[in-house]
Amino acid sequence: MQANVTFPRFEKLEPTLRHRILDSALKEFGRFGYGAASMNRLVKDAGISKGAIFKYFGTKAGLFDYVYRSSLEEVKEQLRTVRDSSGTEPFFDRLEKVLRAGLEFTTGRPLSAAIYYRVIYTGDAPHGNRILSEIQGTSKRFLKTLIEDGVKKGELRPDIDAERTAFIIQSVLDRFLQAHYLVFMAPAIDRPASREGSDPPSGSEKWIREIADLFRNGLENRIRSEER
Amino acid sequence: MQANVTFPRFEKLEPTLRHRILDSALKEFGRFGYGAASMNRLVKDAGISKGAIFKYFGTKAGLFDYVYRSSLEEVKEQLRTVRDSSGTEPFFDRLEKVLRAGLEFTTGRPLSAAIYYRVIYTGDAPHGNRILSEIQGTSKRFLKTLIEDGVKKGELRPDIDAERTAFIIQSVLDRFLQAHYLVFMAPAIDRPASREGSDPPSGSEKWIREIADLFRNGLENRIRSEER
DNA sequence: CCAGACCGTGACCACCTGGTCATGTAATGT
DNA sequence: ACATTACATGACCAGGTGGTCACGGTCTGG
Repeated sequence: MQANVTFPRFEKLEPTLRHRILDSALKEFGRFGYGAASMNRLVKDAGISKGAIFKYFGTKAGLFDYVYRSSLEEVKEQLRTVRDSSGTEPFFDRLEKVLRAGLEFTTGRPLSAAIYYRVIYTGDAPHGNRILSEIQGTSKRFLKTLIEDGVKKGELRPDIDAERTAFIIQSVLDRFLQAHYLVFMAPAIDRPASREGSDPPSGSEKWIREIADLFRNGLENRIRSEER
Repeated sequence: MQANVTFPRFEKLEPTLRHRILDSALKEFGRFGYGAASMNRLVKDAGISKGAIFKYFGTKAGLFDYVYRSSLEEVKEQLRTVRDSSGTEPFFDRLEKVLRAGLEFTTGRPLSAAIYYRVIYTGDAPHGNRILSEIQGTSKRFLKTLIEDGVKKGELRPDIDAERTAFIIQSVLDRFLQAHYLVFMAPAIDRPASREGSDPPSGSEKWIREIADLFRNGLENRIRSEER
């Protein structure tokens, strides 16, 4: 929980330039991860001098911190919006909305999504799994309150463990979005995603329904045996 | 699917040495990912000369290929064993067994697990998402047959989509194992996993039961409303 | 019209990277 | 005993890394 350092030099820049730099940084870190990202490539892509970026952020780690932080903030806001704009609706509708919001995020801001998933899945970052924990903690807390609301309202089984259930839903959510993002994106780099695993591209809406349905009803065939 | 290259020079080595090298490689790639891994560090850790490793594997990518392949093979075998040794049991028992087998894998072979999850979640590898697809394809096919068996036997709802359901279960499985592995392992590197998100350490058995239960029964409270 | 503050620039630094190969050493064959 | 083969070694290479800083241009205020 270190003090939330800011970078005044950078923030004073002309917005156009600022966005160009941020985009390049997102792209670089998203594509290569923290360790293998190259500051040289980055500044070339952004069209600024090498000295400049170090003046702005001091350090590769500093830049990364800023970049990752801004992505996290976007995610958080997306989630907050969904939660607050659906407070009274039934749990499974809210769940669907969360899924849809996530999809919008990955397609609307692919660069932010890229780095977000990088960090989520590797902790390849200056402060490794601290950041990772922070991210996952936020998202899990969010789902947990959704679930607890659902239990309170009597929509969900009262015997479930909110914490664990949140973890499970989170797994699916993250992975679903990652997979969607991978086939939707995956530009240039390597081949055009050779169509083997990880493919929920077509009919996202159907996917969303099916996921929500699974969480609602489970897999067991209850037609023949009401009791076991 | 390129020819499965072998490395005769390496395979001729004394088994003790061979294992030491393989372990060092797993450690290095697992900790840093392909891009940021250092051959210098690796050979120092393995206690061999730099020339030697290039004689054995030709290339960093070559070594990685070998290493990743051997991990994948371990996973596959683990899965195959479970599948074949539980052919007649009910679906949800088999699912639990898969979860348990996964846990055994991460705790028993943490180094292999590390690199396996690295690749799964980033595709940070010489041939990027080709490998990724291959890995996920294998695991998904495996779950899919499990599900189809369950449907045939009438245990599972006949209206579910095996493909998609496999994907969902796989998400949870992967993530559950990764999380478990992260807190169980996480040695030296960074701090001792600051206890925020991602924490299914205690009572793994309870976790397994809960996951299987969720997939069986879903979340909806069916006590008051049989129909909706 | 100049003085001074500001700030982007890119040559430069020490260090590290994946990879090579002449050299030394040990084992083998005869 | 010697010749030959096999192989491990680590100094060395070109190129890239994150990071620095003397320089020079541009804008400001007086």
